[in-house]
This record gives sequence, C-alpha cells and structure tokens, in this order.
Amino acid sequence: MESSLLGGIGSHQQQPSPHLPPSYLASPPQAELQQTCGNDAASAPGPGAVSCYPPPAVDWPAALLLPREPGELGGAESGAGSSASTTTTTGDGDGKAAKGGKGSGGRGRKKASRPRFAFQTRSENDVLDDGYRWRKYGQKAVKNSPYPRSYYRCTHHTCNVKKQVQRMAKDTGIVVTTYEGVHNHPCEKLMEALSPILKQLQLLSQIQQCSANQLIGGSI
DNA sequence: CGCTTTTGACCAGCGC
DNA sequence: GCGCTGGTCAAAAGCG
Repeated sequence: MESSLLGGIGSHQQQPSPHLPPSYLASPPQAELQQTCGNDAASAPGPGAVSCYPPPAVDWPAALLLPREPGELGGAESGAGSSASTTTTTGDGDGKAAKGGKGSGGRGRKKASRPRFAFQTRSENDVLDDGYRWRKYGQKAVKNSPYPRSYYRCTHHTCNVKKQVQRMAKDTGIVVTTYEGVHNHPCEKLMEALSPILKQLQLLSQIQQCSANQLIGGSI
C-alpha cells in the first residue's frame, strides 16, 4: 500500500498511506516534482521545469512526470520503462487523442490542446485518492500490456479534467496516471481539510489585529 | 433513487 | 486503402 516516488527524481518519501490525510494536500510536494506541461511545446518549459499550472492536488507522496509518447505505457516495446526518467515536454495534443464516437461533431473531433502530465507512482492501488472525485467512463485493453487502461473524468459539472490510469507492464508495481486539463474548481477534500485551518487563520488574524490596535492605542 | 462502474461498439488518426 | 489502435459514448448492471 505504499506509494513512492519513482524515477529517482526528488525522492520524496512521504508517508505511504494510500489515503493520506487531506491535510497533506495543503502542501503537495510541488517543488520536488519534475514536471512540465502544456501542449504547446514552444511555450512549454524545458526539462526540469516545475509545473506551469497548479498541480492536480496530488496527494501521492511522489510523482514523476512522464513524457506522453505513443506506446509509453506498456504499449509498444514498453519503452516507458527505460525512458521513464526522462522528463520532457508533454506536448501531446496531437494525434490520436480523442476521437471515436457516434454522433456528429461531438465525439470525433480532435481534442483541443490541453495541458497534460503523467505521474508514476508505486502503489498497489490503481486509483489513488488525489482529492477530487472521478467517474470512470471507460476501460481499454492496451497493446502489449496485460493491464487495461482506465479512463476517468472529474465529476464536477463544469470541470472537464480527465485522467488515465494504467499499470506498467514492465513493473507491475508502478501505476502511471496521466492528467489532462485543469480543474476549475477547488479540491473538495482539500477545502474540507483547509476549512478549520482557515478558520484558525482568521481568528489569528483577528487577534493580531486587535493586538496591533492595542499597541497603537497604548503607544499613543 | 441517484450515482458509479462495466462493457461492447463506434469512430478517426496513424502506420504500413 | 486497409487494418490497428486508442479514446469515447451509452446502455445496462451494480451499489449504497
């Protein structure tokens, strides 16, 4: 049940609880994540750059951005295994993303470019709790991988973030989660966890304000 | 009863 | 041009 950082980047050994307390979310190991994002390779930061948009409130102890390349996940030659530590722009946005579908227009259009980044986590659980609510909308067997890839969508009405989860073929202990899009709403669990803290902060600020006023009043 | 998961089908991009 | 593959839809089933 532990989740640990893979790839040797930022060996952030946090506590291996699959469902870390929401409070952990307040301080995601963002700084230690080596991740890049954005589909626009031109504007995307170079290797080693830190995320350019809010991380998905991942509470996984460690996360590593993976390049999104065809066949990376247990796919063709499972190249991911050997190249996983290479962090590059995720650029995807091209190709096969999002198509298929009945109906007109809706289903089969090329997906608009969206930021995307993948995390490797070592965990027994395929789906790790990242604080958001997800609804599974598909599962697909992937070539050259005994493990299926699962597709999830954020259940928030106005949020269109998706994620893919797949266990690596080469190392079955590793789960690769690919996020696509940006949450346009606060993380429920995060807010839930933060509310008491926020209240305390408000109290503290009020107290400080009072103290300051008293000091000012006293010194005058 | 409402929400989530499962699963088969559909469709389009890509490689050969 | 064809087949393969990945991503999504949507109906049905399952669950709390």
